[in-house]
Parts: sequence; structure tokens; C-alpha cells
Amino acid sequence: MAPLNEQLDVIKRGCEELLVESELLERLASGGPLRVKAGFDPTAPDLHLGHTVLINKLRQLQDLGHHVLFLIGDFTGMIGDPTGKNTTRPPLTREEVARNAETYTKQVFKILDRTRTEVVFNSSWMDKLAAADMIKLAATHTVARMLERDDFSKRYQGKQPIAIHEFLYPLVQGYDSVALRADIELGGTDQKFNLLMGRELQKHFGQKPQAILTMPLLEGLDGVNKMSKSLGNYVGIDEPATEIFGKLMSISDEIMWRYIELLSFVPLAAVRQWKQEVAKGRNPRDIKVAFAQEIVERFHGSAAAQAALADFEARFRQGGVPQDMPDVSLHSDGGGIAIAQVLKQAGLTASTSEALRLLEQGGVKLNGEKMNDKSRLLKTGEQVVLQVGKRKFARVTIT
RNA sequence: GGAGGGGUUCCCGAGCGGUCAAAGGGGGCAGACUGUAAAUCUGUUGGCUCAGCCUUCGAAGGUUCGAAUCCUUCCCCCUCCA
Repeated sequence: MAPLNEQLDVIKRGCEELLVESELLERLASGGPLRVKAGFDPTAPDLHLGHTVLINKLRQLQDLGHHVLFLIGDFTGMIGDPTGKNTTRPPLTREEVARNAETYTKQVFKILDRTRTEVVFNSSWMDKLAAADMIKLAATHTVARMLERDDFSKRYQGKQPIAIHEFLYPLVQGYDSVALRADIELGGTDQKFNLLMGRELQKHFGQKPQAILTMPLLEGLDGVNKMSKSLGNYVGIDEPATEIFGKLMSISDEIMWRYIELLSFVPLAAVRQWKQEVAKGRNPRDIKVAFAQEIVERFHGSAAAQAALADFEARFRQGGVPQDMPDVSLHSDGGGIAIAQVLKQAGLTASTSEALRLLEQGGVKLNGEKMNDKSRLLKTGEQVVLQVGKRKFARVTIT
């Protein structure tokens, strides 16, 4: 195991806050591997880059020899974590939770070391907790204390509803730390309240309180809100290489540095040099390309990263069409199919109304030519490439 | 239990008997400009067999030639008092 100060440097790198450092040092000094807890809400079936900020950190802890407890909050998932939301979230069913959890474990080992990871479900101890125990747990904290949490107080002041069961969420998450005897828990900055709750409950149950390490939240592609599935501003790690590449290229120059800081493994010295070069006039696009390549390579390999770049160049610099696009075959009864119908049935637009709108606005291309004749019929035997906007393509054959 | 306020299209929010598929803003989408950037500007933003028709304003009934707007019942939320 690495020397203490080196371990601490690795642990702290990129983090938002570490509490309490001296306690963590003590535990590290005691020699044995730490029990590292990180909880995941099974609402999102796809891991995205936002999640990987934390998972990368878990991986670093594993590389230091520590033991990761990858907690899937299947019980808490049924409550619906209210963190960061200003409305009550609808609860998930057992079946939904189970399905999502499976996807999680499948994806997470793209980053984590399977041999040093223990996947645990909080239902395995929470299901056994009797109602009376739950009441005792609830009795450990006051409503005033709960209302200290930022999002609760905001909702309360904003006259938004807060359901009683939402108060149980932090308590259950904290109790998970007790059940797991966690030495340190990782979470996003928005999790701080819940993480601290773990410390308090551990003390209450006679354990040494866990250290907590918060990681910054990664902004989504819009550069404003945090990256999340529900906002649609995310990059999923299971997405095709060209998608990941394209999405990363679309981020603003400002947010690019943030992404590099939190996601890239490029040494900080090299990043500093990039910044200087850009300040002297280098096109930030070049940096963005290098960064996008690094991320694609991480999840798809270097060959895919090269291909994604080539595809991107061909498509947008030379205005060509992508290598791969969906092939759609539609059947006509004879008279042909109106173009708006084709667009909808090929999945390029959500409705025929939208298709007609886009035709009017010049957002539709047929075989690379702008197309705004709404009465255009596609006849049997025709094969065309349709494009909507800059990104949506389909090769359509009429039979 | 009592008193008051409120539930409008993806979100916020106006409308308060016909001129309402419903102002304004946000977000989304498209176009221009670009580095597929960002910012900005322009258009658009329920659906369909699209100059017409159909379905929306918490739910269900009712009044009316006509309702998001009036009445009844129900559901939900917020505030104050107990």
C-alpha cells in the first residue's frame, strides 16, 4: 500500500470537500483496506459521464487497495430520492428498480475493478427492518434538522409539497452506512446532507463516523444544469462512439475546461499548457478533439476513436452524410407516400405536423438537396437519403 | 375540524362566456452565422387524411346556441387557526 501522503493526494485530487481529513488519515494509518461506500439511485438505466466522475474516483481508491461497496439503492429507489428536485418524484416499482440495477452493474465494470468491488442492495437489510425500528430511526432527527437541507427548505419556502416519506430518504441512506460499517462514503456535492446523516447515525449506533468525500457535479451539455438523464443533456457511456464524439464536440469552449478537469486523465501540467496555447490563439477546437478522442477511446477503444473522428470530419467539415444511418423500408399502396408521412414513419420527426413545419422552415434535405415541397410524393421503387436538421438521417426505400 | 388561496399546453405564468389551440417568458426544434461550437438574430413549438377537421385548460357531471372561463360533486396542493 502506498505511503499515506500519496494516498491522500490521490483521494483529494479533483474533489470538492473531504470531511474529516484527520479522521481519514487515522484510518489510513491503521493499515487495512478501507470500506468505501458509494450509493447509486437505480432510476437511470444508463450511466453517463456525470456518474463517471465519482466512479473514476472509486477506481482510484481501488487502485490504492481499498474495498468498494457499490450500493444500489433499490429500497431507497422506491422512495424516490428528492435531492436536487423541487418536486416529489414518483416512486419506482420493484420490477423497474431490479431491471435498472442490472443495467448498472453491467456498465459500471467498464471502469471499476470487478475483483475489488462488492455490489450490495440496501433492500437486503432494509426489508428486514421492522416498522418499530423505522420509527426509532425516524426519532433520531427532528423536522427542523431535515429542513436544514437546502432543497427541502427551498421547497418549503416555495410552498411546494414535501411528502413525509421523503424525510425518510436521508435517514435510510445514513442507516446504510451503519449496516455496511463504511469507513468513507463518496457522493456528489448535492449529497452532502445525506452523507453527513450517515456520520450522525453511525455515532448513534456506536460506530466511528465515516469520512465523507464529495465530488463536483458535472454540468450537462447545455453547460448550465447538472448532467442528468431526465434533462436529456447527458453523454451515456454506452452510446455509439460517433454519438459520444459528436456530443462532446458540441459543448461550449468554456465548459470544455470543466469537462477536462473532471473527466480527463491527462496530467494537470499538460492541461495548463493547453490553456496557455489557447490564450495565445490556438483554436480550442483542437483541444476539444483531443479530449473527445480520449473519452471515446476509454469506452470504445482507440480504433473507434479514430473512426469517430474521421466520420465527424467527413460529416461536418465536408458536409457529407454519415457512414451508418438507419435503413427504413416503407410500403406504398400505389399512389406513393407524401413526404411528411415518410419523415414521420422513418422516425425522423415526432409527428406529421412537425414534418410539415420543418419542410416549411428548410430543415429537410432529400439526397442532400434542401426540400420544401410539401406535396412531394415518394413513389414505389424510390430510394432516397433523408436528413432532418444536422444530425438525423435515414435511408428510405419505398416498396 | 375551521378560514382563505390555488390546480392552464414540456416548465413558469396570463386568460375569467364567444375574436382561445389559449398572451408573455423559459426550454426544445429548425434556419442564418460558425469550429456541428457558444453567444446573437429569425422562424417555429397539440394532433391529423393540414386553406379543413379532431383532442386539450385537475376529474366527472350540468347550465348555455357557445365554457379554460358559470354551477354541482369529487381529487390534489399551499397558507393561517385549532
